[in-house]
Amino acid sequence: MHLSEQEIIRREHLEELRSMGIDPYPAEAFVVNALASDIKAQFNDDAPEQFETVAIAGRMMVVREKGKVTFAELQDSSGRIQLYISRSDIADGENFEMYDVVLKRLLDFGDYIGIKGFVFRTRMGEITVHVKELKLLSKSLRPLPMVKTRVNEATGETEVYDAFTDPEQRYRMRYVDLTVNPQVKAAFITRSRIISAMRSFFDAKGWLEVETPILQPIHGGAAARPFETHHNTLDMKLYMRIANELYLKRLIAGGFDGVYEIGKMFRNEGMDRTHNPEFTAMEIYVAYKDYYWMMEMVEQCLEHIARAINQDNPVLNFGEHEINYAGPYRRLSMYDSIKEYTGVDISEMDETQLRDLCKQLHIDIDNTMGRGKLIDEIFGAKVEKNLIQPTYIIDYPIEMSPLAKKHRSKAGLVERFELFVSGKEIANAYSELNDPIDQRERFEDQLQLAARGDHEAMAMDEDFLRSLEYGMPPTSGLGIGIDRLTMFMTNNHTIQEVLFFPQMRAEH
RNA sequence: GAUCUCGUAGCUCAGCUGGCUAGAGCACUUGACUUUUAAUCAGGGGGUCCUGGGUUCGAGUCCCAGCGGGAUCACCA
Repeated sequence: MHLSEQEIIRREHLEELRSMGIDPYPAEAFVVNALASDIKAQFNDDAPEQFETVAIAGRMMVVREKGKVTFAELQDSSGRIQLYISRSDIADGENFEMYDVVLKRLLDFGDYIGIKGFVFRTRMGEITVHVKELKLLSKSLRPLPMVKTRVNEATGETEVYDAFTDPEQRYRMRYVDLTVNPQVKAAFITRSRIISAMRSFFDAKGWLEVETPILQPIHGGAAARPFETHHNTLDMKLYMRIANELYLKRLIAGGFDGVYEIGKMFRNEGMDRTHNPEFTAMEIYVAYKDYYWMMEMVEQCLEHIARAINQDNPVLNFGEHEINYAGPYRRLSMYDSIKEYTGVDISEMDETQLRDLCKQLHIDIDNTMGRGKLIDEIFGAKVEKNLIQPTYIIDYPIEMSPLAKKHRSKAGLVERFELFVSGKEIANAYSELNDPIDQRERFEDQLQLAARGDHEAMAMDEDFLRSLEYGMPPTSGLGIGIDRLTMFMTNNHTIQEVLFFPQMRAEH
């Protein structure tokens, strides 16, 4: 094992501490009674006795030695607070070893320490803990990146020096990234609060959070290539789920009014800034509802989430845009949206006319594409990127949506919407197809597509059809990509920034 | 999977048309300093220049291959 000079020095410090009788990894708990951020927020110069005996713990991140007194910064889960340590305060009588040897030489930047002391304000105005006791809680054997910040007095902005920025290292060693980059940590905290706000919104409606199989004998509910695996006892091929839609609908058929699941989906496909092989989806199904009802529910839910993470303000920044999550959102049919951005009315066009239009618009197509796919290509090329504020695109061609109910009044379309924000899809919903005979025909159409070589076509799921034959109430269902939603709501532009551990190649 | 691009100290980076012992700041280390805050001051140490070949008197630098990252594209309703 190759060690750098600094790693060797830290291991020597560790041994020296042991030889002094100081356990670098003590077992007993260190009882904490305050957080750095709370002390800073609540300290009152007129009532300093409130923080007469604080006990805090965290990493020692910056050390400024100044003779017989040392200033350090302690970083706990909430942030940083300055420590003031004087030689005589932590001495054992006339024995100054704790200061001269342990603090000045053997403790390193990044070590976990616990301290007890009282809070005061230095003459430079910084709220600081005056240390009376100091204990090593865990030794750090590798030097963290030394990220320094300074407030520019002219602009008032915080400037960062020697930032830890290399994406490869940040993603491979997320623990380091989280330790030294507070803005990274903040995004993950927001992610957790987004999910929590969504869950509490659904729970308040009385809908039930459920879990359905990740290992599935038939991969259904979406069009994507699955990961395959094998169960030894059953000697059976299984797939990691690409979607959970068909299982959740079985539960609606079983009599629940509303069920939802937040969980990982797995798709064996390419990776880029908006795709990771495993990602988190929320799917919800509510009985006796249609897609119009669902649009209102989504507006309320997203506004609730945005307010929950942004001081009750539904307007969030994303790049150069301010996105307003307060409803109602604009509703635009697929055909009208294409008319709006191309000037062409395609509602009466057949496949041949659509092909001509694609050529005219310089959109790449191939011969396998049917009418629905051609419309989707036009939409993707000409419309999608313009949908900045939350916008519902509604009423899709039937060929693209084998699980959605036929439109109640528009032939050839289904009752489906997708929600777009900042030019990207973040939600997809239907009035669910509950007619088992229609559903069987749709599956059969998919089988024909598969026979023609479409590897994205859905497989026949006889057990799902059986559940519809027993009867499923009219239902509306919705899926939301949690990772993408988090990207938009935390102003991050790659999925890697909202996944703790994005997929990467093996390191060696 | 394709194309472009990057890989130098713990971190952030410089290193010219190939040419002295590969550099800087921070970090580390030794010393000074009892209210500092990118602390300061004086000294010192630290390198698989991603890996493997090749060209050359000489390669961090040029060429080839590989590994890893990023970007764009393809794929992903």
